[in-house]
Amino acid sequence: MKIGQVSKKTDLPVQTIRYYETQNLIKSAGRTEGNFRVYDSKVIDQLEFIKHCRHLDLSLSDIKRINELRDNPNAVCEEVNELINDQVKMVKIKMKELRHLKTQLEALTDSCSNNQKVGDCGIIKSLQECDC
Amino acid sequence: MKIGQVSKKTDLPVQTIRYYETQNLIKSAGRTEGNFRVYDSKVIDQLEFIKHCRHLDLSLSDIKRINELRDNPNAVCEEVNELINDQVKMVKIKMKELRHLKTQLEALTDSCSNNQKVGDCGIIKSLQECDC
DNA sequence: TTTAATATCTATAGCCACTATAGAGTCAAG
DNA sequence: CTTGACTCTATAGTGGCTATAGATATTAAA
Repeated sequence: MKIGQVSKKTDLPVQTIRYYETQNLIKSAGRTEGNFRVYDSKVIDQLEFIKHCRHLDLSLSDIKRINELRDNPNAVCEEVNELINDQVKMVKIKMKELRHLKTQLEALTDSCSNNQKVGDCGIIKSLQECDC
Repeated sequence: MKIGQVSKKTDLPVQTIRYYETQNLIKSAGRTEGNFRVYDSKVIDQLEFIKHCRHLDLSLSDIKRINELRDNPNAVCEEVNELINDQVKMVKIKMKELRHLKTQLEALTDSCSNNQKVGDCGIIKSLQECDC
């Protein structure tokens, strides 16, 4: 199987698959005479795994670490658990930030009374004042 | 006033101030004989304005646009309002994504029953299955 | 006055996870 | 035998900084 076919099956851009190779997340089975990458079907599962992890916003280095642990089934599960918990923490922090952001932005839009002229715009006035 | 003093007053790294200059968000009033940037006090307000906007996660190009409109007080307010509304929309989308993420990640941690061994780890098993 | 410390300068590279481009080579169908 | 689709490598760009190296400038202490 060549890279284009892998791309179609996984719905990942060809470039991305090559990029994952440079990051040592996957390996091709070898090359053709013409230097084209050849893959066996195993890579589809690997890429789907990566996709799933990326969907959870795990970093490529986290994914790499999880892969290393997967290859070593006697390893202790704790590290994977910590990794996911850290991710949950990060997501919670980001959500909190966004909630704050939303509040501030909505206050801004409320301060625009459609005055038409920028010189009278409540938004710009508000941006000039500091409420941090 | 030299850049170090501006940095202290605004609590922005010197590098960042220079970076904002390369992006045409601010200008120095000129240079000393020794080629050091010189600023007048106006720049403090400008940087505080930028800080405030960045705090709202507005992009530097958005900030630049707002500045252009500010310099032209007869411009129509609508564009600023749209810009902020778009930002609110983006924030809402991101929040939605994060809520989804959080749900999935928390389901994952629940599936780790502290089995100790990676080979039995519910998290890794779950990551292998696709529930998209 | 010398010297040492501090501040500033430019230019460049790194971060992350891709994405896009250029230019060259490979391969299959008509 | 040519056309077009595919693949290859290498490189640059994205955003908003941050960090570094190496040079120059200024200030304070000895």
